Amino acid sequence: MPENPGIAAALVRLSFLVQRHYAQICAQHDLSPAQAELMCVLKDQARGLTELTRMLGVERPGLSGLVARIERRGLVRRETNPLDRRAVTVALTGRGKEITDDFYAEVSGRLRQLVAHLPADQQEQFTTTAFGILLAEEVPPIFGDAEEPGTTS
Amino acid sequence: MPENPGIAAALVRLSFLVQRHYAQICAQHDLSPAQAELMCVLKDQARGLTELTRMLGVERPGLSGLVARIERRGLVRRETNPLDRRAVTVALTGRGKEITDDFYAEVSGRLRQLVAHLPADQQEQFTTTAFGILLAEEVPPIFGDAEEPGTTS
DNA sequence: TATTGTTATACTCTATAACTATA
DNA sequence: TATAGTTATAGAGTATAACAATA
Repeated sequence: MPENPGIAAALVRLSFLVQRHYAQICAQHDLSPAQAELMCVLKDQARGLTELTRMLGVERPGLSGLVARIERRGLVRRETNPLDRRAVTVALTGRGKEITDDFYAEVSGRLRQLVAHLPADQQEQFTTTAFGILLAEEVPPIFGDAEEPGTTS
Repeated sequence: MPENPGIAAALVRLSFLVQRHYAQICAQHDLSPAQAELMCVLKDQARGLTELTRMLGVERPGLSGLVARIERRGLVRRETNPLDRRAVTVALTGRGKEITDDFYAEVSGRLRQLVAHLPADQQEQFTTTAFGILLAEEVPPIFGDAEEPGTTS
């Protein structure tokens, strides 16, 4: 029987655990999880609003408000496209970039600590399996490079 | 070097992926993620409010409102303890139990589908690693049995 | 007309502070 | 006094519906 009864509980609990750490680091940086997610998506490139609704999985009005709130804090900037004056692009400001880099590094460090007690080969196997799931689901690069895990270089 | 650069991104993205599926199934059952989480915790036993704040990681006032909203919908019931008249216990009603069982089964099924394309031994290895992380972090049984994964019976 | 965004509205979630009741 | 909960308040997140501007 290919059914694995424990894997669902493992996935759910692990996701809540990661979200809890994520949220805690957000709070330390005075960011909400949604704000942090947006900023991590913008970390390496500016994005259009429509593109962001797809990547973040939120509706337009929600994104509109989300951007407005961090724009008000000077962490993000709206840019208009002269070619299509309806379109809006969002980019991090200098200060937004700093905060995002800090946040990103801290989350990465915390999660690596989380698995630090596991043998290296088990970590690698786990990462490979996780990316196997993510690739099949076409999960957007919400966090980390768009590149693949194999790039351990 | 024991550093695994991809594992943090894997954990974050995977957690968002699971949360997305979880939230979608919540919506199908007309539940918010927080409500569903509470109900899954109550699935097999009633719990005290203080205990629930620890398990769910929320403050008392938040839990108070959360319970009030699903109580109003008849899915949950408050019970008082005659021995300590300050204490309150929360339990699922019959209808709450039905909905929770449905929800639980659907989430389990969906997540098993998510990994169905992976070979069985890779699924098992993944589950083992995940529980290794969860045990080390003492994550409460938010979803699934309090028992261990080895119980594949 | 179709698309891009924003505004209006309503509800849930969640934190802090202040309060009530019981121990 | 200390503990268990609730109420008050405020802000964030997010959905739907209605609107404005541009294509």
